[in-house]
Amino acid sequence: MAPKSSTLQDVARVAGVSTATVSRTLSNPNVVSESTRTRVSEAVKTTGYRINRAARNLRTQRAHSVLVLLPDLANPFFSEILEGISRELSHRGYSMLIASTKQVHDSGERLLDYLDDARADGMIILDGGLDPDVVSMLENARQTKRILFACEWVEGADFPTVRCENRQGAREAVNHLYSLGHRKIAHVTGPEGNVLMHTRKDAFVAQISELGLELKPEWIIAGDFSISAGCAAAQAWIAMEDRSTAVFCASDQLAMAFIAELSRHGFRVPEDVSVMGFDDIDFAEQFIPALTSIRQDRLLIGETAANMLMGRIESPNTGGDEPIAIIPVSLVVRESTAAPG
Amino acid sequence: MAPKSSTLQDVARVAGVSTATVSRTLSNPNVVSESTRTRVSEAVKTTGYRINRAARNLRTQRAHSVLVLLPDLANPFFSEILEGISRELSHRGYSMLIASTKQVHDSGERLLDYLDDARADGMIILDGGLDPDVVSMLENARQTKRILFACEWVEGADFPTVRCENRQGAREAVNHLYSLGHRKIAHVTGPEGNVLMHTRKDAFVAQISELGLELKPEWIIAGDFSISAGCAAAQAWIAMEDRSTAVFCASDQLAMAFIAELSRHGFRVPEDVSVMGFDDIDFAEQFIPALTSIRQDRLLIGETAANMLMGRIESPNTGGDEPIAIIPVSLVVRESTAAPG
DNA sequence: TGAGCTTCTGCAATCGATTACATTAATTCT
DNA sequence: AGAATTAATGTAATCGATTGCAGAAGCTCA
Repeated sequence: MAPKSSTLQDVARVAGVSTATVSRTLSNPNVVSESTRTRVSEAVKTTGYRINRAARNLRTQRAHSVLVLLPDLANPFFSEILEGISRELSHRGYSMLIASTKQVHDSGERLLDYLDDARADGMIILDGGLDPDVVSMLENARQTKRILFACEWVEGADFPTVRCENRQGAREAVNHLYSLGHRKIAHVTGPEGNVLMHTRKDAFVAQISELGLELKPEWIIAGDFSISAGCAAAQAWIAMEDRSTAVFCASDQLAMAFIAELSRHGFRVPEDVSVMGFDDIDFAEQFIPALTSIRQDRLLIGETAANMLMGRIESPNTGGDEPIAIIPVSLVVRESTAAPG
Repeated sequence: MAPKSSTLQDVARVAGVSTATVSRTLSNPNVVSESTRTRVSEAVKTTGYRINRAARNLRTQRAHSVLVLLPDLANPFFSEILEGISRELSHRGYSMLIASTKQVHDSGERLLDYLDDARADGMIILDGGLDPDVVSMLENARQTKRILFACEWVEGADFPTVRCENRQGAREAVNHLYSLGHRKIAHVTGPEGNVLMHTRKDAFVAQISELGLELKPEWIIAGDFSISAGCAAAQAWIAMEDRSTAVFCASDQLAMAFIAELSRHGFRVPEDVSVMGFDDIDFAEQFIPALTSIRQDRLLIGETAANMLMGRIESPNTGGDEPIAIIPVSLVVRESTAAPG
């Protein structure tokens, strides 16, 4: 059978020192003498020693891992954020645990258990649509300092947050369409109750009015981030009395589904109507027509979130920490928008 | 500050029993008497006890978590597999760690450390393109039993594997195109050296010849699973002396990029050429034209992999375990394929 | 009645690393 | 030279749950 892997004791024996010295050599090399340092290093090599994290975690009361909580694992929007988080975490020797809110809820698992049972040192939540009950549990938890929201957030609750410039993005979208010559601009919103939906919609409305444009009520189409909502929105657009010449969708997925449905009904984008999205997911570039969108740097969002959380975990008392990071967005112009016909 | 969370000791004190009894009540309730069982349960409730996993992990020599290794976190193909894995793991009280091979390699982290340092009980690898050095390290590891490949695998190395019926899928693709009336069928392959690429290509060639069809060398277009490869393949197709009337691409992403590039050059799908993919990713349905594809049940792949691994972790000596699971595929016909013009 | 079982519970060692405190050796200072 | 300081290492307690072993209590049966 497999020989047990070696422990600090083994290394200590081989090097002829105490376990304390070995431990120190590993975690704080400059407090031991040059000679023991090399002796220990050699012993580590010959024994093939690997630290036992369970033991370390128990002793140090740290899990050296972070939980990332998604609304839905199967949604590609999040993967790049994960990449960013993971990159930053692994730099610092942390691992990344993943769970989806849906699942956690279904299995009756308590979210806080991750923190309470020493499985994770902190959590990054990518879901602003958490149950209010859950949110208030989080707020009252002992570990509030170690919870952070990214991308989405919960209005009213004050957790530190990393988010992109949603307002700015929506305004740029409107400006882009305006500068192409559009004066009748519609908006397909995200899901009711979602913070991003509200932020983007409000900014959209504000910018429309700032430009002095008309905004018919039917030009605000209620949707959500799903594919089917995009199809429904397209039908709503088709049924309009007075159709807008441009449509700003609250997400790329929505925009693509919107365009797809339109095309099934014989409309062409951008000839018949300009359509743009939000997010700039990988696929936007590949879509036909290539999608004009507002780009979120998802890698950066992930990295920033991880960074911020680690800071709070590793030095919990550094007070003046800015609890909000805002990541800039940028307009990416492609083929789905053009001057009105 | 935060009151420390309570421990077994606290529960024991409140219930008036020893820690041993509490522990037993929790893990093996039927060995303790009814009366103490209820007493302990109450004490658990009043103290708000949560088990400390670090302590349990140390004592039991289990991490109660599994590492999933991806080639690339930002690739949406994998998300649904993750969902499947995660679902199965959380049922059993395990957590899911995620890392990408790229990252692990970049950061000089040893892959086996996850197993050696008691961070994970096993790993599911979704990347068949691992460095041969790494693979042989894995083969010689103490923990070989706890490593499993899913989707992709490494030719020659014998790790347990979960994969889909790649050969069958490729044959069905050819048959589908054949039954539509196509006689000149091309194939855009995956990346050189990739097992999926070879398996699918070989099956494609075999089925073509079984049907007695001609296969010009230029009809095998070397690609990889990237978007740019799809574009390049489209240019190759356009440049062909004798163009095929149908193209079977080794992945959906490839097929979509292929179609996109074609459309930029004025070709229409399926009017000018039928195109199909492999995988049936979420977006295939939404693409224009909606993509005909070979569907892999990625959720099932994930669940199966997790199940198999857990079995091997929890009862390492159950010998006769079938070390390969094959997940069926199915043809999904949509709009991107039609009878030749 | 008391030997032999069963059932339930407690004692205490254990997993492997960290770290406060004590100890020893070496160096500096007056 | 002897006191005081510094540097390097060792001793042993500790983190919190699990579990082999043993003891106590209750039962059965001859």
